[in-house]
Amino acid sequence: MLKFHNTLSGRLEEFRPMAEGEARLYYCGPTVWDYGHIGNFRSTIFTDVLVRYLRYKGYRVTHVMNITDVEDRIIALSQKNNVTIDEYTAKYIEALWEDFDALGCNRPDIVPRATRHIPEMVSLIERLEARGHAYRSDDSVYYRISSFPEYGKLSKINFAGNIAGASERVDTDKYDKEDARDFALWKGAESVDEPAWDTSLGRGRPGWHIECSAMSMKYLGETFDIHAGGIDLVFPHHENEVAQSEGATGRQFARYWIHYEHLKVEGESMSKSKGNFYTFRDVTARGFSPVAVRYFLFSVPHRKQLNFTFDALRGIEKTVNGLRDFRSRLQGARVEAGSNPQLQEAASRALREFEAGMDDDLNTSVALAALHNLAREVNTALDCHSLREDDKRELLQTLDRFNSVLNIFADEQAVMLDAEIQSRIDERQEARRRRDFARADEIRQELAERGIILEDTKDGVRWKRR
RNA sequence: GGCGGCGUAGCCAAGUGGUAAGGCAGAGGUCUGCAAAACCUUUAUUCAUCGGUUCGAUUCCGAUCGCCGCCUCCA
Repeated sequence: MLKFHNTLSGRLEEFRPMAEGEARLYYCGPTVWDYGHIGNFRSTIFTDVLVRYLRYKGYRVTHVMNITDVEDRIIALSQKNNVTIDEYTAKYIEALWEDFDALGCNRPDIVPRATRHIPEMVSLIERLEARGHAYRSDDSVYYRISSFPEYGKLSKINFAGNIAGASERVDTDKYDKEDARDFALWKGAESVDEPAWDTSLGRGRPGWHIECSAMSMKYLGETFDIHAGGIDLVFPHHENEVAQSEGATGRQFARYWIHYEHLKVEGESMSKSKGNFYTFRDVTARGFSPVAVRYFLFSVPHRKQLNFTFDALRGIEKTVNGLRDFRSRLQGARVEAGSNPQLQEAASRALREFEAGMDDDLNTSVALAALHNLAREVNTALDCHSLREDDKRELLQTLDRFNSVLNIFADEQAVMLDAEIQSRIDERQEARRRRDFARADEIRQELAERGIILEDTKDGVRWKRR
């Protein structure tokens, strides 16, 4: 039974989708201008794992991920560079997909962009106006928070308790608002710089929160199952989405809210000023593999802060290699016909433990422990030759099941060795038979330089790339 | 000032009212021409500190110290 911690209720809840066997999910994805840092990718990877696990459980999933491209910062930067928003964001979006693929994330089913949904936002704002949740001030439109008594139910924010200093900072808008908490739905052209859109609301551009309400409801319906995003988005972004969507429709918006905890770096909060703000590309430039980054970022349950250290990442690199070696050793094992009940049991137990962990609010730590325990048991069996044909098939299928969610085993298909390389291996074996170890080591060294690592085993020579 | 989270071995960490998962590193061993890989054994009488509740607490409560976050753009 799959359970999630729902931010809305603050409790662990069984996942019951609206439509049987179907899960509709919206992920508040990265902003384009600064998407690449590793903490951001933790959210993205966890969303990927979540979607994969839902599919593993048999749900048909619709995964919508937005790309925010109407945002003050983007607009300012594109103006500074004297290009259009699209021209400015194109290279970032391209880079985003490169990293996305490198990290083994399945691309979302739908990736709406704010710049393509201005009419949807405008009509949503008009619905809010019609229901009395919005008002105009000068040429802008604001949300009237006093008209939505449930405001604050997601973030549990207590406005009364906030200090004066905080509310002073809230109330910085130049134009008249009825209440300091009210936020902009539409910013009129007089109050913002170009670019702006000509709409029935006048010339201007949308506020920061309306895009997610408009786009999620367009693609997933007015009420949908899961809304995910980084914990920092709870307030005000997600709280405002609730107010906008439920204000306009009078219905519940998202039913389960999942928020991913942030990262610490070397025990400190990650920030540019501290100089510990790493992008995924910074990390791979230091020689770390994308799969290790993926594994590391999801290895701690999503509601826990993970302390990102390069020391730990070095360890993960070995962990991932060990797992990969284990799989290829199993794949290449020569076994006799038959089956070993102990291993059959080990395989099904591992799967049970994996699912029990994942079902519990995606406890990836528990799920990974199940995989490691299985690997140890099977390696032992491999050492003492108690593995049989049926077990091998069963175990490889089990690993595929794990991998359909975790995606940590590279798809290194049984690559045929070049005839040349194979002949080098044969030559080395011949040298070893002659006990000409100097020659044997020489050949091994040559192959190593070409990225082929040889391992001598009882059953002959095993090799792997890199 | 308000709200929330965390503090578990050298490191990354899971977890639970009933006696500490997993990974990395370390030590010893098996195997081995050497290496590599793998396996076996071993590594926290103890879960920040101090009190309290309990037959029993790392797990619940209170206090203290330390760290992180939100309340303002932010994954």
